[in-house]
Amino acid sequence: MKKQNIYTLAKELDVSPGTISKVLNNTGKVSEATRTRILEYIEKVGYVPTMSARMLKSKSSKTIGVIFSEELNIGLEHPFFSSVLQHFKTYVENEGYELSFIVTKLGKNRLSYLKWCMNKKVDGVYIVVGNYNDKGIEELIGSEIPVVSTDMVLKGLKAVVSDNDHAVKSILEYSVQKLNKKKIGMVVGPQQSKAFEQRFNAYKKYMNAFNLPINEKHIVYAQGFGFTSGYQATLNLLGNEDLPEVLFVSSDEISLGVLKAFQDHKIDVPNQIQVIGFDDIPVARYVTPSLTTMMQDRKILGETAAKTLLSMIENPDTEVPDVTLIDTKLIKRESTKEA
Amino acid sequence: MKKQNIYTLAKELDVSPGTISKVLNNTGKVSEATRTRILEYIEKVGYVPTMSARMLKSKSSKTIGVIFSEELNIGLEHPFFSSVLQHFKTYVENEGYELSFIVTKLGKNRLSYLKWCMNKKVDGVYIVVGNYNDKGIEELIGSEIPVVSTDMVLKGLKAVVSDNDHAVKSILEYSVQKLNKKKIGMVVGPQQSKAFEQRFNAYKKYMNAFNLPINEKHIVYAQGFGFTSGYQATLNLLGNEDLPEVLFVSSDEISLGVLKAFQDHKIDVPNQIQVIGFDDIPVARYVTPSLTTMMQDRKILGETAAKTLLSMIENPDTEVPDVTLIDTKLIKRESTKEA
DNA sequence: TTGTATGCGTTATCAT
DNA sequence: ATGATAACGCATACAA
Repeated sequence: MKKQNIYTLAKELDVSPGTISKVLNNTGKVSEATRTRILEYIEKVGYVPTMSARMLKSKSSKTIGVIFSEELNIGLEHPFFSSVLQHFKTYVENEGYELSFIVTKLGKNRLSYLKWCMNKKVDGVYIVVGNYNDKGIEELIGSEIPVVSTDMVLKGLKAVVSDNDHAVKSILEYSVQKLNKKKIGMVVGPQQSKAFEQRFNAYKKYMNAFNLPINEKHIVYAQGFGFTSGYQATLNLLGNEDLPEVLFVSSDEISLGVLKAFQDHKIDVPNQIQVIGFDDIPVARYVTPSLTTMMQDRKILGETAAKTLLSMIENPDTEVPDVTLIDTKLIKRESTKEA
Repeated sequence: MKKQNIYTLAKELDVSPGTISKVLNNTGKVSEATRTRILEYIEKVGYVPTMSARMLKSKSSKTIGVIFSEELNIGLEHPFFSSVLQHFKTYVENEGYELSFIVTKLGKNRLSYLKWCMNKKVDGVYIVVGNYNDKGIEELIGSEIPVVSTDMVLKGLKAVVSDNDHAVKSILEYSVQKLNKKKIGMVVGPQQSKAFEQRFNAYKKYMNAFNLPINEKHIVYAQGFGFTSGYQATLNLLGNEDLPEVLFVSSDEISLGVLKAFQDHKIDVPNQIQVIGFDDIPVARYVTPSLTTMMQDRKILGETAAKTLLSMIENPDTEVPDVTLIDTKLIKRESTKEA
């Protein structure tokens, strides 16, 4: 495969390199005749412009930087976020962009997100999950670079997140109206996560709004994001003499531990206690009992984030809302039983 | 943040741009004095060389292209491969490389893997999962670019895979020696996957070697990679009057469907039939009954693939074996019961 | 409408 | 040991 660039092509086509560049970029004036002639030739010989040269010259790289904080320590293994990322990826790739994971290490150099982005000339940044203690993120969203997130909500950052408030409201309504229960407890997730915080706040808010009795003993706290934390939290719940009738758990991952703890202690779900999770990760339907849960629409989340970011990149003038709320949907399975 | 490049630095340091380049690349002769002086200044002002310019000049981009075939239609959501990728990612990032997903679309152009790689000047390619029908992959491994895979095994392609043969042997030995059962059936996965093919072959080989009776009715075929296929296959198995005593399932994902089917038909696992999976995906321990399975070491797989690829990149002369086999380990849980 | 020249930030070859 | 200079492949302002 012999090398080809606009110069070699120019020679072969007997035009100037500049003209080729113009048709490549749809810029400047060039006659329809030469345009199609060039285009056809390019197609025929399979020429593709070298990105590095392009990047060097212009400021765009057709690349989107991805921040996927690994504080959860599982990164791509996270069943919820990796799915959202997958949908984001599919969408932007279809629009001709590609993804590049932002690392704070470039070759042997260590740099901030912002530096990395400037160095790589990314067109935008997608924060799949981020850490609020991360000063690098503040610096980044203070810059000119478009940033969108499906996790953090922060001033100056465009967020696309599930409507947690409304979701929790629905869960409580369902518990009262369909399950016919009023004693609703909660397994609260780590509050450093905005989503978990919102869910907890909504729980308190609507328990009050609906005049449901809040029993502090029926509220337990998961220390982490996973199975083990759910198991532990449930153990604390089991320390009480009475159980709530319905248990709302902040996330499915935590729910897995909850279910296992109940099972190990011969507590029958849903007959002794009903459990409602949040997320609808794939496993939710495979566990026993299968888990009733509030589905977050991972596809819509990823795609909306993608659309939002691309719009910010390509039409910098159009205003986009700071927060875009995505609807959730209750998926009814075996862990609840309608009265 | 004012722009900086080797010229501005050169001016400020009162040396020539060339000298700076030399210390940056540890090349050519430069006195220890100026070297440290330059290094310190660079550190102080936080200068980082522009990758695009570097790429334009040299052929390396410190980037590894990733092929993650989405034929399974879940991409990053795949619990096994995304985990292997995660470990690969962590390793290479630590070595100063970064990952970039290979797409067959660059901007508005459509190109082959090879073209994309040459255009991006990737240093190597990692095939997480690939498709054997993909002609682009053949072209790629026929090229000069180092390629490694944790899925496909193909001539000219370095593969890092689990030792399926030995794994299946262990499963059968365990069934006979610990479970004390001889009637061992199998749920066979789609044979377009090399791994599934190897597992099936090993099953037949060692059933014979151990003089165990093969009952064709106890061998059923899953049409796909997921839950549903496992469920369906199990239905076929249930059509027979007698069940095997132990059922070896080609993968955990398929096993989930198998377990559910048994549960729906009131077949008690492990008392009526024992089930052994393959992979040890995270869910395996959360389902009921929790799944005995042959663990694939995703961390070792990812890291070994990373090491292999980096070694090919950085020391092109050293020979690496075509296939590196990784040990697996049997994880005993509730779906089997030792006699 | 088309061609020419210059710069983007490096690396590498050659002088000095 | 250090400095000057020519590529690398493209975009673009300007000239023709």
